[in-house]
Amino acid sequence: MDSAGNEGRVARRQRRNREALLKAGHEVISEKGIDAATMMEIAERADVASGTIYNYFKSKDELAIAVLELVMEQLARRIEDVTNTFADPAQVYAFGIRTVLETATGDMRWRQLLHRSEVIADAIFQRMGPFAIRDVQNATSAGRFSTPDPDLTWRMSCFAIVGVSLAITKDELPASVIDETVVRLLCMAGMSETDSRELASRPRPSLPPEAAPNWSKAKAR
Amino acid sequence: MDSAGNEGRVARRQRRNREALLKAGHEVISEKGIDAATMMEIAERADVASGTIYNYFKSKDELAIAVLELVMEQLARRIEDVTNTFADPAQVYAFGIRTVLETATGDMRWRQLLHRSEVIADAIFQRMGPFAIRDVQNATSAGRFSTPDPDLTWRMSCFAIVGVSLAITKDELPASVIDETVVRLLCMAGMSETDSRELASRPRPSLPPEAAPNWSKAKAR
DNA sequence: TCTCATAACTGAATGATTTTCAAGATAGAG
DNA sequence: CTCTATCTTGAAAATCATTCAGTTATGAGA
Repeated sequence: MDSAGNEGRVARRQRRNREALLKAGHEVISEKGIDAATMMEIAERADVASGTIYNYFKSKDELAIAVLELVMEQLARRIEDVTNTFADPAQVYAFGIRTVLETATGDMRWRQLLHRSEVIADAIFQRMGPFAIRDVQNATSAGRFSTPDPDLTWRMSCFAIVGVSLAITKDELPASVIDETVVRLLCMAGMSETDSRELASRPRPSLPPEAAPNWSKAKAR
Repeated sequence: MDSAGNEGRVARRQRRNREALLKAGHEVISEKGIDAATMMEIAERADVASGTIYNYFKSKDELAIAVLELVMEQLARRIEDVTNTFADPAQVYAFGIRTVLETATGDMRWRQLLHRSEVIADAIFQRMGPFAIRDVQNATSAGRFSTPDPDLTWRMSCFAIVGVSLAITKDELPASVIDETVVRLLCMAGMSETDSRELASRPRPSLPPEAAPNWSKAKAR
């Protein structure tokens, strides 16, 4: 193989296969949920043999995790594109958690993902963490939040968000609790009830439309 | 069959079977986790045929849910026994969430249960909810908390507790974060940072030892 | 006490899936 | 052009949850 930057046919095929598997995995998992998705169907849609999946992912769970992490990264990037003009870091954080809640409950493709809570919560924690934790730190420096452990606060928030989203999709709670959920999470980050409520009720810009997903960003596992 | 209060042999055997299944289910699930537990092993330990389980529980998941809900109810009762002398309802709540965190991370039998977060979080929510929500309401009336939706706050807390417990058992966080977790959950319930920290640091009585579990309290599903 | 209908129990068979692996391609270095 | 290392294939193995036809036990009525 060309030891210079040039990519051989094998490497090209591998990249194609990995991307096709992530795309197919996303489709099938979004339609049926992680548990009901079968490796056979994913393989067929990616146009590879079922055994080939295991050259790319150690198990079904790892494939699912890779898919969810990509989805999260893409949402994080869309949020970042809107919020990088906000002056108040607390507002960036509030916009982020609200957007995750609204996407998780509103986008049909997300609903199925919630049923394996620890997987989706972990993906949110890991992939949106760098942004979210930075925002919490900035907001704490600015005196808006007061939490000594932004990592812990963010981890708790991820699970709480998934829990509320799950309840909304199961119609155990109305979608209108999203407002109060944001308020409570701001309180958890150390903001006063009054400030939280004011911040949560500010007008918000809308999220830009979803770009065509780029499946090649997946990390090897 | 005796139509008076007297119980026939059939009813007696059914009660024995149900209890044996719950006990066996608890053992096996605690040792291996919900997913790795097999119906065969549970049936063997309960000394019934595998098919018999389905006379008592519609599916493996329902059996697991019944087991977890019983475990939660028993813990709730032990907490209640200690806290019913507390004067401050906020302190009752704080003691409850701390106890769940410590039990979930300290008791080896709990560690396996955390891996199906939505199941355990739901069991906590359902079975400890009556107590917890009452405490939050009392604390709000007493001016210690301020949350307009105790149900939502409790639901968020359950998922956050499971998330933190999971991270501790995976050694992603030290057990010492339990203190700060309690503080953050009190903030979420609407208490100020200062008050939360004071409340979380108060000395606590110890939980009474675990009584022999009573497997007959299970509800039919 | 005997008989019979009903309900519960049994465990082998079913069916659905993930994962493995031996055999067959394929690329690209020499 | 050849050879080897690597990837792909798809059939077979392995694992379970769940079903169900056949067996057994119970207790009401005669």
